[in-house]
Amino acid sequence: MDAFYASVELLRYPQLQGLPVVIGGRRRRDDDALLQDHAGLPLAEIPVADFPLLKDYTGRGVITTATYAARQFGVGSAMGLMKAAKLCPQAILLPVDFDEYRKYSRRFKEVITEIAPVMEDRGVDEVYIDFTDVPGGQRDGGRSLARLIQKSIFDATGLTCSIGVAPNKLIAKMASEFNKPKGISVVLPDDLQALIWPLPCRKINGVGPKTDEKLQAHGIQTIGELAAREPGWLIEHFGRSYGAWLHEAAWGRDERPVVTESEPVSLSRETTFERDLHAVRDKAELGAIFTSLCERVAADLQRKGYEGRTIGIKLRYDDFKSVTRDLTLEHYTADAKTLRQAAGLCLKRVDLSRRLRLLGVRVGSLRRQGTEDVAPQQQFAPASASLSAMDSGADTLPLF
DNA sequence: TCTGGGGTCCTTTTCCTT
DNA sequence: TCTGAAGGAAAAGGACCC
Repeated sequence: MDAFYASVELLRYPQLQGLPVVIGGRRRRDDDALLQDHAGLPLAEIPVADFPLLKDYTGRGVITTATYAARQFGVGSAMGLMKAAKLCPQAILLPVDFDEYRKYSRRFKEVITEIAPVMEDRGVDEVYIDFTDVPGGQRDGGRSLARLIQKSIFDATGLTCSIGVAPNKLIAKMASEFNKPKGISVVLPDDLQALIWPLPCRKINGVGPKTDEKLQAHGIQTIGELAAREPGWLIEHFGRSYGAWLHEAAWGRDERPVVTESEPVSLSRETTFERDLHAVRDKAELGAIFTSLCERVAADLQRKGYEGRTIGIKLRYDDFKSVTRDLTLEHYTADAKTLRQAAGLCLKRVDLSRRLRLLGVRVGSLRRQGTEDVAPQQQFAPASASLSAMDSGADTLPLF
């Protein structure tokens, strides 16, 4: 099976590439007005001069993406804005505009499915495509079809993209990074040693900073060095499942199909406060945020037509340590008050003496709304909590 | 001056019941 | 009544990705 992996550089405005531009940060008051002024303008034509400089930004937030000109200064995705401002104070700071990105995301995916219908959605700016059955898909090793897709996306959106073509998703994803920002790379099975093995392990989709650090501690830097290790050794050090997977990945083996449809597993909303808050001192403010998160999750559920029965909270303390608590109800719900009540019970099980920087509300065990109310299979008496039963006690005042 | 928000998947721990 | 094993479900945490 041959797979395309197409990575679309949705956030990297082509016309801005010569300028140091950083996108990210928390939404500020002026941002909505500025974005409103430019509503309807193609991303690339937004007059950047209207936006502030990175050095004038105060507050929390990270970089979502940056132009290549900005990256020259060492700034990049996920970096704190205050740190980035030290490295590149003259960069222009654009606010994130997810509504706009979603529009472009839909458009470029429509363009692709018209050409190659077997497409897996991997987020706002990336997809996998199985072009095995696309007419002409095999011509020139897939380059013809890749070029057609690139051109069609550019014509429809003005955005450029990189495409990797390979026998499976794992290699296609790596190949798509060979020729950024708008290249096409074809990797054949025989290219494994020459093109893949010299790369650092971190380039494998699924090897993150933790695993990479551990691999390096064992003297493994490149994918080739990883491939040279015995599967048994990898399993011993990285676990049965992950160790075996590492070995397969290093040898370029990946059997995962391109998945065109999937159901959501959970749905959540979370927010980082502008300043750390305390459960007692900032009780009113926290309470309002908490309720609003529950209402937003409920609205999301209803809008998308789902309901769930595992309600959870997440909080992050001022030292950046996170904890989660959750609670499974007997019945599915998409109701804000019910969520709020269950989440409130979860809150009682965490340490609230320390200052908080983030609060989140999550609903899991989703099913489509309107599904017949068949109780989840339960061999024994339900271990899950009954809201009404817990509610009967005196200790039920919401904490916030 | 640190470090967003929305997800998925996996492993380990805990709890419950027989 | 206590004890312990076994196994499932739920809870908690962590790694990773876009």
